[in-house]
Amino acid sequence: MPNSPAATHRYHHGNLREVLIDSAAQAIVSQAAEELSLRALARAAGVSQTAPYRHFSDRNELLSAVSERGYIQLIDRLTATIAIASDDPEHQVKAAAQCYIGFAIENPSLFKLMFGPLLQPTNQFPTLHEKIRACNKLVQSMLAQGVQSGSIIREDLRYLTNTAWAGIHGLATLVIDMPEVFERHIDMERQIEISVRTLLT
Amino acid sequence: MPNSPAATHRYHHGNLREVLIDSAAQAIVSQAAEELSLRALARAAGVSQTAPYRHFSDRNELLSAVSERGYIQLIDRLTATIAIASDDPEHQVKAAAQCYIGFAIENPSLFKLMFGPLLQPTNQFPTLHEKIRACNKLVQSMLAQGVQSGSIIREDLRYLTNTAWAGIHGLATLVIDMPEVFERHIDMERQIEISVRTLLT
DNA sequence: TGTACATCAGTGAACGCGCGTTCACTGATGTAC
DNA sequence: TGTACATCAGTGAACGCGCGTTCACTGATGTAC
Repeated sequence: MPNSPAATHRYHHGNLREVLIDSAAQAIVSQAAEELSLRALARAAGVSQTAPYRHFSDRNELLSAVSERGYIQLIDRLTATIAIASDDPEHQVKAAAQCYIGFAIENPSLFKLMFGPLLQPTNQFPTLHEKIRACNKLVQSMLAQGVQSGSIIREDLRYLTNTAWAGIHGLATLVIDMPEVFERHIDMERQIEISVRTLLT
Repeated sequence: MPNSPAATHRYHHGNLREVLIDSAAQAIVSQAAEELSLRALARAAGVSQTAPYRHFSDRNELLSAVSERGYIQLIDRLTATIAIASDDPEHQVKAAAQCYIGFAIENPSLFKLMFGPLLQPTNQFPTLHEKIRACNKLVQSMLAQGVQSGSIIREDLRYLTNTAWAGIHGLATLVIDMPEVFERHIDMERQIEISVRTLLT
């Protein structure tokens, strides 16, 4: 009986690394990343509290894997969203902004882990760094297209895309951190529409 | 000798509440608010670890006092900055944005405490709530003036000021949380100028 | 095909830490008469 | 002006907690011959 309950308690777990990341990703839905503990995650995986150290050199290395997975997810979603949207750059940016802000609302702690200071400086986690750069490139180039659809001095392009990114990122941040203060009587979809129109000049 | 060293160790501290807030405000310069501990602050004040409970019912109540003080400071700075700036609304907004972002850069942890989720829901701290509302009102009304200097449908005003606030807040957030990713080769003053011009349409 | 051995991925006990908070207490202060 | 007493603002010991990490270890797995 290879899959009887008893048989599932093998000495070698076989997939612990992935399970720990899964487990952390699930836990971060309802907790801040700072509150996750290796011990709790080990418990959840049904494994001794020191087992995680076979796969991660320390707590932050596990968190960086979680962040990385978050970036992969966000990149996927953004890519898909942009692909589906019409060719109109403003429409694309609006859809992407909704995607970005929606991601933040659904996964506030993960969003903060990804864009927060905990895992800085990033160069300690090369594969995470890669994903961050890829995500950035994607966001910047999409915004650049949107911005360029207006009539713009080229030299300012970087500053204009930063403006747009910060505008969208600021919305996400305010909504998840200060919902009481910021969200009152606001139709978020309308807010995004107006913001994007403004940001693209 | 009322001010000999020995005499300064009075049983009754006399000013403990304020000293604890001072001490926390100083500590938060180099630590996240979540990392501040009541015990450490008590130690810094030269007082037993339970003495703070005479003045604050718990940790968060002390932190709310720190946040409150931050708001007072930010409001003061913004008010002064706006008063000094010329009458041109765009110029005013630009100066205020520099002030806001400068505050965040100088006091990142305090900024996050003030605009972060730790002290939400705010209604547990009425005096803090007051300051938050005052700050908001100030920011919104200044931005509204700036936005109105363009030609705008009145109904959208709230959304447009939100757009502007989020744009500025997003810059502040990205700069303090992801300096490596965001700040490379950027002249922040120029960035602010361009952002403000864009945000005011 | 069988066996010796290296390596891998777990275990469990322990170290050392700091924290928030409660409790019963006491020294200092201020006030009513 | 002196005194009794209430109240205020401290103290120090203790509870109970969970954490990250290290250590020496062992059971399971895979590979070379």
